Amino acid sequence: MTSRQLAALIGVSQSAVSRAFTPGSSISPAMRERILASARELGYQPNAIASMLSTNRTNIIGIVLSDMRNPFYPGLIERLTQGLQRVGRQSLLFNVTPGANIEEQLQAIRQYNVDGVIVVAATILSEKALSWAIEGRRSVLVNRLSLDRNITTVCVDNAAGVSAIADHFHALGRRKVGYVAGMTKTLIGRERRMAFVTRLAELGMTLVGSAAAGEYSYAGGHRAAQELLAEGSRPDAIFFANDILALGGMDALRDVAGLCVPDDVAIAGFDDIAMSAWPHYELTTFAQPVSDIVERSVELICNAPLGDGDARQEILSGRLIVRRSTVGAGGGPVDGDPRQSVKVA
Amino acid sequence: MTSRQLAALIGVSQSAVSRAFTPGSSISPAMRERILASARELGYQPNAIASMLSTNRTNIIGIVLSDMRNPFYPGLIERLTQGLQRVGRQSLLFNVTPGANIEEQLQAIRQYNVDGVIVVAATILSEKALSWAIEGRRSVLVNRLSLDRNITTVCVDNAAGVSAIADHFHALGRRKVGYVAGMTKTLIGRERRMAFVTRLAELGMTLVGSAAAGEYSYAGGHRAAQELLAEGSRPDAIFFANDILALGGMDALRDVAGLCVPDDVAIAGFDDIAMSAWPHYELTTFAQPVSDIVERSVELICNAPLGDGDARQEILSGRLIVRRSTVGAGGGPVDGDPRQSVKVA
DNA sequence: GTCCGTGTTGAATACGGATGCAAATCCCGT
DNA sequence: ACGGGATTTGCATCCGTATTCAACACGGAC
Repeated sequence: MTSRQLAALIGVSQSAVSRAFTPGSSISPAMRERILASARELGYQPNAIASMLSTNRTNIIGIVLSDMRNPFYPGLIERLTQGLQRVGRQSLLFNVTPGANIEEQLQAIRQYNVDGVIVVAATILSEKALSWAIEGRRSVLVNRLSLDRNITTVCVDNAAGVSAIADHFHALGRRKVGYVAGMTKTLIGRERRMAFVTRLAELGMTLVGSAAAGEYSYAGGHRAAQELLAEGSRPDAIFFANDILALGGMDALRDVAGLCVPDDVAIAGFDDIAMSAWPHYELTTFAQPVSDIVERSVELICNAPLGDGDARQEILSGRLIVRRSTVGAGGGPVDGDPRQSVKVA
Repeated sequence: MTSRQLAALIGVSQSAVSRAFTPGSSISPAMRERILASARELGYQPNAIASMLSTNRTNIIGIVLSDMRNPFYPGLIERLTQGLQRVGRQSLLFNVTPGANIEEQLQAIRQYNVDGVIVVAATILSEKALSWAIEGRRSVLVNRLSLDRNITTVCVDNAAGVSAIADHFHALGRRKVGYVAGMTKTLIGRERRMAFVTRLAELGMTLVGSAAAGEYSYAGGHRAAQELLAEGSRPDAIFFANDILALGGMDALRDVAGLCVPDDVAIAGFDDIAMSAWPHYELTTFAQPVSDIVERSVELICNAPLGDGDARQEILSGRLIVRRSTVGAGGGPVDGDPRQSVKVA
């Protein structure tokens, strides 16, 4: 059923039908109501494809992602798509895989004329491939930095987060700290590492060892934690670049190295994924403000101006979640509630 | 840049440009090569929207999902979208949330003219809302059953899976079995429960207790496991309707009830999510054949005939993964490799 | 009654590519 | 050189909606 057919059936023009479905268009309330009623009755719905062709707007936002196995992302994606649906947008998923030709995978972004692109692929994508793909359309990089100041980014305050962890270790009296990185090549990986090391120095603590997992995964953390110990360093606290690494690392430290957490070694992560709260882990971590991230991303992808030079870098504040992986049971500021949270500007 | 502009620039007709990009169309290799070369040079790409309008095909598959928090789904979605991309389709995500009006949320499926719909929302969606949404287009229900024999489904062999678990418990000498359901209202929930109970009876074992979590989540499993014990029953083996329930349940049994797994109680789940292999859990489970599910779903959503009465119900075979949550360390058929796997037809 | 402004309506056309059909070209045999 | 079939090309039209523009209706002011 097309708008023309419906129009013919009820004796109005096709324009009228189109206007009935277009908010703010020039049509009398009576006419609109009559048309909408008939449409409901006869099962007419505007064809979105034709509408896209006319208006050059698709109401589709491309979501580029690469790392669905890090449990932080599914939750983020879910809330992003819901946030977009809430404002009448749909989400077209682009799953970028490392092996194949990235540009070819992103070609569809351009062909499908998506209105905007939200990139949550922290890894993999080169800046070059990225800027080619999003050329000429709105874009938001989530949890990823860019050297290009013309690109809008939404990101937790990494420096504040890792500093909060360092401060927390310091407050606990730990002085010999280890660091486990994920991917050392990404900007965000470097930023976290750099900020952490800087803060350690300010506090007069030593970085007694570090390792790189190479990927953000449980297995990577498991491996890297052992490497860290094999170096000979015996840290009394280890900060993992994110939670999934920390969980793998914690299991390695306990099961393989036979250490006690947090007595022998305190452990902290970053992100606050669901599993970090599980009783076996109770991981102290720096929580990403997922709601804020989603809200700002949706807002920016829909309403940001498209001109040059007005890109924004939004830094959102997270929150330190203290759990037993650093303070143990009963030992420390934890009383009834096993979890304490500190907002960090 | 449009096909007409490109055509004008290189002195051919718009039709020629269109044909150059349409495989199998009537055009000489020389002409095609010339056009494609110029297109590459001048940066022309066909506008997919216009193409959709002409051909009435979008190459977009809608993916309806509701339960991104069960870790089984992110992996499935990821592989589904990749599988679809591999055959030139894109994935439009529809995240159905329980609260709001379902039909309204699914309206976009119809307006966007997706070529097909893959439903991986085991929960929530009523049959009625579903059949309205997918009316007239190809659809595949993944991991979800339907009473309507005209709907194509792709599903692991639930009966074989739960029977394998029951048999495994039996072989271990366990006789007092508990069952923790997820959502009891879903068809798949009922099927698993029924098949499990039936098999127990055949083996002469007793179902000493059962509980329903109400949702497929860690917290639900944690709660339901305690309810099961509070009933007064003391099972020596518990089967959880899926892995995430089992993980929550296992932690509850250990931490809250102080039981030893598997000595006091053996535990098994269903799905084989990544975390089930983690050393703290080592959960015996029935693994879903994710690759097969993806492969069959992609195949069916692309090539299945659209007529009536030729819907298929594909039942794929899974695999029992035996880990320490049932056989313990060293005690049982597990030797060097902590994991043993048994294919189940 | 006339005039003008405001608010509605319909006819016509644009959006960019696909395709049926007719015209043009090619290739080959004679 | 010519005819005939096969292949290639271009023209015209269509897909379904949005939007411009002109036409029209209505109401109030003079």
